[in-house]
Amino acid sequence: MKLSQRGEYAIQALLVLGMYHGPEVIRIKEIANQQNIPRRFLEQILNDLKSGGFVESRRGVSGGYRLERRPEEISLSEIVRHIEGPLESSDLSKESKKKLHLHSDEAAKYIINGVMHEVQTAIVGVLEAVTLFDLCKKVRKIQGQIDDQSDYII
Amino acid sequence: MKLSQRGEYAIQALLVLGMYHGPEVIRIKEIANQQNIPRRFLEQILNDLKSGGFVESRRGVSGGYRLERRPEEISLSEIVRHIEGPLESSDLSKESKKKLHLHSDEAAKYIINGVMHEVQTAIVGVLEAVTLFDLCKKVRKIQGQIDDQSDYII
DNA sequence: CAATACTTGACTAAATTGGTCGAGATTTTA
DNA sequence: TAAAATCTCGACCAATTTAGTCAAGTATTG
Repeated sequence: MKLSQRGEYAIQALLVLGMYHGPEVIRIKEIANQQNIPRRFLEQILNDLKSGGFVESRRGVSGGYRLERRPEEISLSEIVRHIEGPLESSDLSKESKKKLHLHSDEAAKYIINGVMHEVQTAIVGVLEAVTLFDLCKKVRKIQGQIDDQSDYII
Repeated sequence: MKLSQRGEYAIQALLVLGMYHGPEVIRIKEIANQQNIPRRFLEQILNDLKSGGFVESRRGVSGGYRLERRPEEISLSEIVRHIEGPLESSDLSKESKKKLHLHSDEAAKYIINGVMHEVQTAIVGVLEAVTLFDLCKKVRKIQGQIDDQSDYII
């Protein structure tokens, strides 16, 4: 599975909002600059994230965006699901039609679907377990390392 | 992760060849009919599978395709990798550049990449463990059920 | 040599992806 | 209250990918 550019940008943006999470709002321009994301494209994405209930916005001169929920309550699976579409497609084996009257192409599709469903479950398993907060922690950690170095250099 | 149509057709075709695996060859037309795959498109796919070393072909009047390797030696991960492209993208954390000199957008990308790499590992884990032979077994099983029923009906 | 089947490569229509843009609505502040 | 900054909404667009189609050719068999 590969993340689309859109998906990666979305997570990057949320990561920024997560890092500076608080009552204050952050301008789209800052996010775009810091993460090197095309501004106009980011507008679209943040709008999408807003309609998904991930961020809220304030208009006007001192406007911007902030997280609508706390970073530890936002899992990657939710983000990816919202931005890239459903992570799991229908599981035929659970669709009551239960293995009856299958032509051989249907049988093949049915079996393949079963495996792909296992794959999807595995994907969700990983993404479900990671929150935005976890990502923020990791970023702080590697940025902390850089700070330690600068201390030495100075 | 969703399989492309091309990918699903490829597995369906290999599944047919797996079911009838032997020294004999199967005509493209039969596979296309049985699995309801556009004939011309299937030609393309089988050609691709041939160049990937999954199937071999015989030309001429009694020509067709057969598996080049035994069904139990072909894992789904190989098939999907060949037909849909690489399952795992480069893992930045192993690219020696080791967390040094990261701008904040690079830091974010780096962290996201790490999680996505976990996801990819999970995907490969599932696909690696399933062989074409496993799929054939499952198809036989559900087709066996149908046969049992016909016995009752007759 | 005629019929059948794979081979190769070019072609195409439709969907998806990765953006861009203009005009408007809101809010702050001078 | 008007200017300036910022989000909002929907249309638009180019490049790529996906899902096929097609024609002309090569090989094999009866």
